[in-house]
Amino acid sequence: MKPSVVTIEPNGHFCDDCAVRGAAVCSSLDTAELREFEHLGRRVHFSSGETVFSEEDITTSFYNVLEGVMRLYKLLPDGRRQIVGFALPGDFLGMNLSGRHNFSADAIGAVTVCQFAKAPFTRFIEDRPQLLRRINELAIRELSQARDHMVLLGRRSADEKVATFLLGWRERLVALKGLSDTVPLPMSRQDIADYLGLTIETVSRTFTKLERQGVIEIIHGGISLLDPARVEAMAAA
Amino acid sequence: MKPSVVTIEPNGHFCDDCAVRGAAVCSSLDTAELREFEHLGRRVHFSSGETVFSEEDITTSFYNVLEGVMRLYKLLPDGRRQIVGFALPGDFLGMNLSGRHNFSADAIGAVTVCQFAKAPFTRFIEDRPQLLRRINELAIRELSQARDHMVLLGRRSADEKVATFLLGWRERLVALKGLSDTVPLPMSRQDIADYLGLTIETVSRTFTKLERQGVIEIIHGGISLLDPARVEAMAAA
DNA sequence: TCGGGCATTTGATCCCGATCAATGACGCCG
DNA sequence: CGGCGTCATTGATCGGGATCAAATGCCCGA
Repeated sequence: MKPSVVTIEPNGHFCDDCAVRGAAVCSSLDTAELREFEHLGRRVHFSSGETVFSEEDITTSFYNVLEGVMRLYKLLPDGRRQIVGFALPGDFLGMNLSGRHNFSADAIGAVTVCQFAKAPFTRFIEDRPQLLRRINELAIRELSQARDHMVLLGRRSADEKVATFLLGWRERLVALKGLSDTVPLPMSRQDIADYLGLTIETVSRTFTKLERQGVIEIIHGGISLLDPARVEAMAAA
Repeated sequence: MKPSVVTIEPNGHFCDDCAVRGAAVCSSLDTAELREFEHLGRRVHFSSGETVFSEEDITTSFYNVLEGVMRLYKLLPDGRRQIVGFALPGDFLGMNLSGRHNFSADAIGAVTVCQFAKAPFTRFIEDRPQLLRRINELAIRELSQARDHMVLLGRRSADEKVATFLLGWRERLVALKGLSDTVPLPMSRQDIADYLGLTIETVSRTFTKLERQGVIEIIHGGISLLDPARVEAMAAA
């Protein structure tokens, strides 16, 4: 899908009522710094399917996800796609060494980000080791997740992949919005397949199988976890 | 294999003649800082097959690889193994948020590392944003590599995996020791398989196939790249 | 020089997940 | 309300890579 209208809100003291304040990069800043920081970022809205940035694009901005879900992916020349992660509120995107993005990012449903122009942001970091430390923490956390995902992609069966995905996704939502056995899945089956290194058919079949076994229920826009323990057993191998 | 003897050299001004000085974390330090930094690290030798640290171990040290090759891997409860990377001189290991290592690291052949106790190292970083910035750069570089590897694990065929591995490994050795069409492979076929998400038989067969096609020659302890262009074509898909 | 142990190669067969193909279920817009 | 486009499900078949099995090569120590 092609990018369409991008809405940019007028800039204000919006950090105060920011939903991710405390979880995101900005959690490392004190009130005075935050006042200054605020002027660097602007809220930008993307609607479903819009591309926020593409792999190989020159990096002109960094992004802090405020609302919604994004798919982060890489394409092979022949069109095969690997989703390297889903971004949720609090995630910070765009860091790289090459000066170009090393993956693409699309909105899944409506998304709001806090966008920072690269140069002023980089300058701002210069003399804020706290912020740098926070960014480093986020990078290290992502690295750990990336390694876990490598294990999943390289060494787990289709059943294990799907079960692990459901639990991991739920875990992230729990951290964000609290516990619930209803797990919304805003991404398509194709997205899930491309995330797990499977085909859409295999994902669909595995969901159906889990439902027939009575461990999940497939509902509109997500699933209901009927028997979390059994899903965990499936994931553990 | 079990850890055996670990040799620790007496501490001296060894940074001066350190092979990785300039490439590693320490490249961010000036001469005065380096003098101080030097006292934090000690050279430690490991022999082939020894484990430097294990997943879930409490992190007590960080490591800077000076010489040799290490395999970094994660195990599933049932013994399946995914190698998440090979570490070469200049690589910095041990950063994590949980206080525990999130993968294991073994020596492949003789290895020398520069070992830093966690607490003093962390303290040293506190007021050296340069060093922190350098560590952050390394983390971001690794993250990018990790994402590339996800694409390989999730979306590439066995042939593509092997070809991509050979080229990538050669690339790293070129950066380290200069260009050569002879590519040493110190790791076992099993290691390669566990890195690529394949079995040892598939790796072996693919090597033989490449040799029969005349694009590589299998030599003792490595391969010779007879037709790099053709390997690249295979890797690109 | 011989033999035991390990890594690697090679061969035969199997099976999980891919592929090909069709149907079903929505949501949207006329 | 009906038709169409997209996404998901389900079924049938195929095939790449796994698994099982055996042979070969090679290092090293007696």
